[in-house]
Amino acid sequence: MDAFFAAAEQAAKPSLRGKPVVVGGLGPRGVVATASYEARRFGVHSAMPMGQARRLAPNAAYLVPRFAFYRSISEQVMELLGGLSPLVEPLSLDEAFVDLEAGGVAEDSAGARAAGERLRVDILATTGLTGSVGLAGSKMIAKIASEEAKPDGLVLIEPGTERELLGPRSVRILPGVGPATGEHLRRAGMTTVSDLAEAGEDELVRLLGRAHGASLYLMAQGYDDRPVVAERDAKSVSVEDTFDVDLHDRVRIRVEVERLAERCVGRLRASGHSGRTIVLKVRRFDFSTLTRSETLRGPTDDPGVVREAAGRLLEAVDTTGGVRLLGVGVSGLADYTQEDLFAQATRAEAEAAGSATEAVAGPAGDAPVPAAVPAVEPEADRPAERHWAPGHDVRHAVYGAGWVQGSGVGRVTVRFEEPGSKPGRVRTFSVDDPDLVPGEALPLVGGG
DNA sequence: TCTGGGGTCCTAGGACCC
DNA sequence: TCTGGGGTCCTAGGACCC
Repeated sequence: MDAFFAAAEQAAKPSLRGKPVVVGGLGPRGVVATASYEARRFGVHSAMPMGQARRLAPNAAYLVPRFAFYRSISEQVMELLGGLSPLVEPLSLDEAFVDLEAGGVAEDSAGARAAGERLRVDILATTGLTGSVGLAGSKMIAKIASEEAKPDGLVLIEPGTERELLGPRSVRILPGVGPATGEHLRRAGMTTVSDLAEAGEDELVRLLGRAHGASLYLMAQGYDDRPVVAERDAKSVSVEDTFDVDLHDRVRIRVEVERLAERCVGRLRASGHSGRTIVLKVRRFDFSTLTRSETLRGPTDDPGVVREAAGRLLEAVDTTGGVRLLGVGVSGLADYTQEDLFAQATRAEAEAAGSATEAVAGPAGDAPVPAAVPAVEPEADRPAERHWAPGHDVRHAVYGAGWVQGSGVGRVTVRFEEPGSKPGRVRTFSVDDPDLVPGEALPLVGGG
């Protein structure tokens, strides 16, 4: 999908069509998730700090991402892909590999092209959004083709022409070559793909390590035989928060870690997993980042056990100077939620000892968590969970469907329009106006 | 207003085991 | 009696991707 999040917002909000739109975190430490093509012309791009984006494109619309909305569009697109082949490998909400051969819809290049064009038409008709198609004999080349096709296009790379096409291009077009590897190769005098092919496998392995060197050598020759894999098991689940202001208070840090542990377990359970390794992530004031992990004797999906483990890991981390980000993850996932015998045993022990708390001893037999919880938590450094977030749908008793254009000093500004309407007009209300309630995303196509 | 959040894969060292 | 050769697991960090 082309500039997916931004394009979805433009489709939902007629007044934004043809205008620069930036979707991303709106807090003081936000970054750009997606910039519309109009915004890209100002130099705004993904992963750019929001402050920088605002300097480059002060008149763009700045919106918070609405994942549930994007997911519903994504599901429609993935369903269309499923109609082409049973082998569909989603890479993200807006991108997937499809094995057309396995679907029997493309006997040759002409057939593949026809299927691709049909797909683009179907995507537009179903979602109201444009997508681009790259067609080739391997995943790597198809991906490169789709990049070339954007926006709103189709590129087919004929099998056999890969090498000549890749040769003069920068090493950075190869998947797996990022800033660090690119720089590494440049210092070794290699800037183009054909430089890599000429260097030979041994040289690349020496430079980049066994796995990376070998795969890069193959890719440099346009060779990639990785299959399209439909269902791959999740290997980890994690949550993290960057705080608007660095955290210094140890007790507050502890509380946040425990909250994250509980959120993480919520996601873990929702996915039908349990896990054995608990990971704590800490990004300090200076952006230095460390992880500490602990592997339990068996998998768990018990919030108490994960909370305790994360808390234990935190105790060994120096947070002097302040903490910018905290995260909790679980890996070593079991396919299904197993009985957590260990947690049950310790709970039974605690009950036998007459404990009324849900404290659970860790593998090392540590003391239970201190019960200290701060009475008040300052609002200022909580991650953004603003009530009237820019871009979110609302409904007004009199004016109908609209979306939040902005809010502040007790007021919220709403633009009343919906996907099928003409650009609407703006009205301002008090943030606690009883006629104004959160609304639901409306379908982009057909009004059904 | 300088750096999000959710992932994957790889490497390397040490412990441990046979 | 100055030092083997695997293999696996765990931990930590780094690169990369969307």
